[in-house]
Amino acid sequence: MTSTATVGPDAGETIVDWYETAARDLPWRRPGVDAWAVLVSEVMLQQTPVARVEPVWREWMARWPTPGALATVPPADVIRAWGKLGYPRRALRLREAAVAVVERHGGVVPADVSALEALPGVGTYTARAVACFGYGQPQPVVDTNVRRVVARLVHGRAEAGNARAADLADIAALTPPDARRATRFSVAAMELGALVCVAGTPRCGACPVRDRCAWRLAGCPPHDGPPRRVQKFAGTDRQVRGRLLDVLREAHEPVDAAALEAAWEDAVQRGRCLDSLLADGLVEQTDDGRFTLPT
DNA sequence: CATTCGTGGTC
DNA sequence: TGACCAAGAAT
Repeated sequence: MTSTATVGPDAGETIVDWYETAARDLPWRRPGVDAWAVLVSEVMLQQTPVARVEPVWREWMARWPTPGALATVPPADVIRAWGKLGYPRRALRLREAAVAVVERHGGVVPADVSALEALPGVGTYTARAVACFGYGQPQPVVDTNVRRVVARLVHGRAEAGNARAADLADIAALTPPDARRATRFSVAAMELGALVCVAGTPRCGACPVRDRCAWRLAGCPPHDGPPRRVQKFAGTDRQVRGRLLDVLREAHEPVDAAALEAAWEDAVQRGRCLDSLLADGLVEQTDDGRFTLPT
């Protein structure tokens, strides 16, 4: 027997070395950036490209440099400052997380993964990202980029499936044993997926572990499973909600129902979406029946 | 476990 | 032009 080319921690070491030379200089990765700043960046980055997050993150950190600063701000200010990043419930939850940090943790973002996961808007990924990037803990961090890297490098598949509990074990098997390197590896694996092992056409020529990649060794087989269907947007409630909120972000005093009619023709869908925005706490109704961002 | 939740850039 | 996609969480 010659060798069973099982991909292991040596691949992780190689990816860390690659990261040291290839990493982007992102503002939330700079030295001195605290866990609060990391938390804000991570929530903004949920399903949102880096280029769009950068300017908004800078503005937020200047305005609200601590959880305590954000916790006292009315939701309307937070929703407006969120701008058009999308999924504005994230803005609301981030503010609620700030309140929780003040109430439960004395204004200091907790370093414990369980305590982080208990914060509004913070799930498995974000909790570990804050513990790892914000506090330097050697936590496994699995996002969509990492799942794609593991799918190809380890499992020889073109695409990652849905997130599973086993993802954490998969990435742990690649992680360098040294704690400092393990911490670096968590960012490095994400960066590899973001820059090289991308969803579209991967740049295998630039990949530091291309000679060990199970997918390449198998001849880059195409994705076999059912094609994951892309989300529609035009005509959906998401678009309508976006339109309605857009009107309210621009208006600096409550608007009447007539002003919202311009946002979307279909009265049934418009009404349903307005109700859902009210239910989400993204919109508030005044005593005289007009609508506004929550004060 | 599948859906829902924004927005805009890219190929 | 339009499908595809971008550091997920909540339900």
